[in-house]
Amino acid sequence: MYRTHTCGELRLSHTDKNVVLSGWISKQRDKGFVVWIDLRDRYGITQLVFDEERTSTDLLENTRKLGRETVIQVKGKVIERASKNPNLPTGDIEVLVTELTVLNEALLPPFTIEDETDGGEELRMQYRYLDIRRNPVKNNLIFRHKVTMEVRKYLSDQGFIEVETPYLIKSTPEGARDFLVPSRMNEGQFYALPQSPQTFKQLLMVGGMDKYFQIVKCFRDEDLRADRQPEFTQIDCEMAFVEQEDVLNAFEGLTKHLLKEIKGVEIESFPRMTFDDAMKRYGNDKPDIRFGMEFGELNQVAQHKDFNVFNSAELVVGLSVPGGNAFTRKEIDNLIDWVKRPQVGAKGMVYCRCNDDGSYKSSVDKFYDQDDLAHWAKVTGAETGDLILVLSGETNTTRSQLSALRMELAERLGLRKPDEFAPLWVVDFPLLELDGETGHYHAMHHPFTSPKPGQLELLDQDPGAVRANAYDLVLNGNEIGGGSIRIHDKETQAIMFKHLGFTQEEAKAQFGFLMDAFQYGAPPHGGIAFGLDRLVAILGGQETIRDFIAFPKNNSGRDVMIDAPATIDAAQLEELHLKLDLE
RNA sequence: GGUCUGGUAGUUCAGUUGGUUAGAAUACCUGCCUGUCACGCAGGGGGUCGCGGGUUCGAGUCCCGUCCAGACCGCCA
Repeated sequence: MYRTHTCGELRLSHTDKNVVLSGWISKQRDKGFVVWIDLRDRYGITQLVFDEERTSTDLLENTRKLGRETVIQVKGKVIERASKNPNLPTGDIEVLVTELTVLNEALLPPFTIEDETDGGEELRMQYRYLDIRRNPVKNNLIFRHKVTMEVRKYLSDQGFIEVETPYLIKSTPEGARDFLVPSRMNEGQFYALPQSPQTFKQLLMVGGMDKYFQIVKCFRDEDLRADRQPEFTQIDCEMAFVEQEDVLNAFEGLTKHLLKEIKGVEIESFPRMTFDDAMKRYGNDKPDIRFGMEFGELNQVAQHKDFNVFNSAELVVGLSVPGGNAFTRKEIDNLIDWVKRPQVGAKGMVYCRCNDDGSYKSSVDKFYDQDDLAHWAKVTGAETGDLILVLSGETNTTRSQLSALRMELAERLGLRKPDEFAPLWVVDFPLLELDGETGHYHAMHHPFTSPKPGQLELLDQDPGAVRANAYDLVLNGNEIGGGSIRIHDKETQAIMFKHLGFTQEEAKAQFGFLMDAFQYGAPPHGGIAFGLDRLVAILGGQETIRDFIAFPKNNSGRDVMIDAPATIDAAQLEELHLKLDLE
């Protein structure tokens, strides 16, 4: 038997018990007459003691030589400590060791296995198995497990059935790039890994499965971010015989359950906002509503006053920074430089201080008097002591620039509190989105999303104006879920494909199986998918998902631990009938 | 594909205007230490300054190229 107890278990009540413990040497403190070892496992740390009086000389001397991270097993007796450590759950006791076995020696790890490690990101990824021994990563993985279990429990209790769908499927041109897998048995043909189980869950609805969910890996061959990995996990859900309202209620229920069980946060009901409203008020379809700084549109009050920059702009829009009048000139200039960076791309920024005496001081005093500026303050909700920042230009561009500024300011002002949770439904998304490069419309959500009732006719006249039965769940400024009511009849689906630029033949070749299925009694249905990695990270108070994934990829999509992707040998290529044509 | 930041001891970093033998902390090794728990004390070893080229009497430092890492933009139905 390797152990009778774990390293996090023993208390004063175990005093005088003979125990066997196994674990890693976390730290050794050699005081000469006495040696202590912190023995660590998943459950905690227990102090082992060896001393000149009570330990044999051989054992004491051999123990001194053991290095960090050696795996050992010890037998001994639980004793009360002479000096206790209140910072440790096991701090009242220690184990007086009588027998020690080295189970496996260990090389010196390249970084310290501590909460505040000295290891950098790259090194930690390369030795991820050592990183996982550290509390922050270990606890994140346990946290993820808890969230996952709660999801399964809740959805199962609500009558959802978890069904697995295939990973080797067919490539589709719409949406993200596919990861491709060559087929050995079908020369020259490829599987694709699913970007989501979308069509399969719809077919499960046709199959009468009614309420489906799956915690499932999805794959997208696109560039990575702190919150984006090429393989990621979705909580994928679909329901039949539902309207949008039913789906929102069902998954508001799930989210509330998680917030309550995991974070102890109770939220009565989630606010809802239309896409148009979100863009107008926050310049963003996933606004963080933990803080204010809503946009105020200033066209009415700032145009036609001889300031040509504003007069020629499609949109003049500002926001009020709470307490921003305390910013120095240098800090404001720094913000102006920030919005002028290529990533944001503003040409300039106008500011207006709201002084304590009720007066205003702007960077455009030449064009605007105190009354004008008072109007600005009213529209942006600025009060004494605030700072109004104003951008102008083409509507969508300017909104997204001001939105970036709003998030940056909130970050700098500490308004994005990780222990505060503000969920929000964003609804009534546009059905189609104009692609700036090709000039074609493509589906904003996906091509199976249904338009709002009665708007099908609009598709011909003004495609961009058509709204969809599509919705996102936003949590603290992050999109954590998105879904829609789907099209469930062949005719509507055919019209959609036509508007997305598919010929009939292409539509049949790509999605014939789905349209065929719709002819055999497809029920009305809709669903949603949550990004589990993001959800877990945000519940854990972070926005980087990497440390909630056991073995993540780096920025370039590489696994630096196993060194993947890698080349394959010629025989494998030949078997797959593939030839490389490298530069 | 692009923008920005970084790459110096095992590790995390400092390194001024280009100027003697490249430093600190930590980790590691040796010795000491009668209750440590970030133990303490004394001593020691440890460097292809990412790589290649250039400027210069002289380059960790300046210039060009390149590789790697991270954040972001594009992209992510």
